[in-house]
Amino acid sequence: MSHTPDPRFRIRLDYGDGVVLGPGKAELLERIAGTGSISAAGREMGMSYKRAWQLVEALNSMFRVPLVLSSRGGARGGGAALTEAGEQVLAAYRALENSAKEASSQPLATLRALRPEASARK
Amino acid sequence: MSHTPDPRFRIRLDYGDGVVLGPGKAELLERIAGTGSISAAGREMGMSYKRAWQLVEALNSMFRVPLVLSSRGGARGGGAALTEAGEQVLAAYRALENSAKEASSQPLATLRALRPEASARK
DNA sequence: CTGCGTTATGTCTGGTGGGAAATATCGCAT
DNA sequence: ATGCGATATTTCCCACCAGACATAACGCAG
Repeated sequence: MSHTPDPRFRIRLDYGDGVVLGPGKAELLERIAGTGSISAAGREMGMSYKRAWQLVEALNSMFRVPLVLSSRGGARGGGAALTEAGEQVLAAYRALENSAKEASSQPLATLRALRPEASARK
Repeated sequence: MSHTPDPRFRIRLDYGDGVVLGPGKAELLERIAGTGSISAAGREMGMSYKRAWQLVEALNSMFRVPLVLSSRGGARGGGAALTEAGEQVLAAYRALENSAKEASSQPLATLRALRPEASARK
């Protein structure tokens, strides 16, 4: 029995100035696409609406075109959806994650041989 | 002239419980190997000795064997050096970075076509 | 046996990031 | 007209973190 189940990969693309695309924003995009709502997506991820909205704002301002379009009012109060660019960015990020993870299996095995994670009890 | 010079890759290996191996700890390991001193390495990276030491402590306790050995007193006051495991972990992380970056060039090109970074002025 | 530079560790404190909550606005349904 | 549910935005507040600072121990050089 190995105690080191699987180190999770976290890849962040860092353009300067705190402009970052990482797992959090990617998942948020995904859940917005799934729920059609910023607040619902945020709730699923256990974050406040404010934070979710701030992330969306960051996402929209870090590209030349917005990734999320939102609307107020209407039958169901409003909602949000990914633009085509949003879907493309999400897909590209996922593809990036996958190929990176695949390519890293060898060095990962080396690390695993070095026995990460002993106990880390506090 | 493209304004998007090069999104920097940041890869973190996340074992649960806040046990994380990322670019910061890797660079610290590298500089400890180079300087033979925790405080000197920390100074080079612009961090306090306390923080550098805390990172070393985290590194040492996240594997079964310590990655950094340190000694107090002596001619030059003391010092620190990487263990063999430390050098292996550092090498494995660097290899992982390299192969991941290489494998990601294609999705990265896709993203670049979507024109990241507009202005983001605050 | 004194001095020095480093490791090792604790305490205090200021800044900041994020949540909670309050408020406004929108557009359709009824 | 009125209500509803979601977006949008501000203000207040507090927990947490990181740095600054203090102190101790260490071991060799001289």
